[in-house]
Amino acid sequence: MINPSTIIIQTYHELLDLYGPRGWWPLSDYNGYHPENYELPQTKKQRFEICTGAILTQNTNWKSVEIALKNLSQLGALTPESLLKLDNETLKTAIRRAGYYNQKSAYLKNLAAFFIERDAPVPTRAELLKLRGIGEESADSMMLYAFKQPFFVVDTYTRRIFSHLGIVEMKERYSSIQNKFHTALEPVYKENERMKIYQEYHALIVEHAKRNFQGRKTEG
DNA sequence: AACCAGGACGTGA
DNA sequence: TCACGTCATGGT
Repeated sequence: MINPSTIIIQTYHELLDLYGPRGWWPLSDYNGYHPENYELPQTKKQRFEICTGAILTQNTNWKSVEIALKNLSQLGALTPESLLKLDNETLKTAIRRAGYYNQKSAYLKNLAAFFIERDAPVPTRAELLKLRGIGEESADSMMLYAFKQPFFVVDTYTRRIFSHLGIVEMKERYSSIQNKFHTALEPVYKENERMKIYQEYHALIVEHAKRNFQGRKTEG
C-alpha cells in the first residue's frame, strides 16, 4: 500500500526543484507574482484584491481574471468601500470577461460588505464559508493567501495529479483530501513554515498542471 | 467544434 | 449525502 504522506512530501520537493518558488498570490501593486516574498499582502486593500480574484477565478482562466481586475482598478473599485458603491451594471460590465458576471457581481458585493463590517483583521474559515459564492476551495485560498493562515488548498488539479499518483480519488470529499496534506506536512514543518509551504505547494501544483495537462486530456 | 479555465449553488432523488 | 444541471466568457 502506498503511504500518502511519503508521496505528498516527495512530490512537493520534486515540483519545487522543477519550477522554483512561484510567488503567489499575484498582486497588482507588485506587477504580478512576488517569489520568495512571504510578507504579502500587507494592506487591507491587497487582501481584498486577493479575495476578489479568488471569486473571479472560479472555473475561469486567470488571464481573464487579470482583465477584470484591471477594469476594476481603473474604476478605482479595488477597495471594499468603492466596489460597494458601483452600480450593478457597471460592476457587471467590468468583470464580464471573467464569466458568470451576474452571480459574481453579487458575490463581490457580499464580500465587500463583509470586509467593511468585520473589524478583526483575520476572519475564520467558517465565516468565509457562510458567504454566498465562497465554497471550501475559495475559503482556503483566502485564508492561505490573503490572511496567511495554514490551510492547504485543494483544487481540481490537486485531485487529478494525486489521483494519478494513487493516493486520492477524483470525487473524494474535499476535507478528506485536505487532511491528507495537512497530516503529511504538519509533522515536517513548524506552524510558521507551514503557511509558506502550503502557499508554494498549491501554486506549484497549478503550475505543473498548466504545463502538462493544458489543452490535452492525456497524461503521462 | 467540443472542451476547458486556479468552482459554487440549487435541486431532486 | 450524491448526481446533475446551471451559470458565461474566451482560448485552444
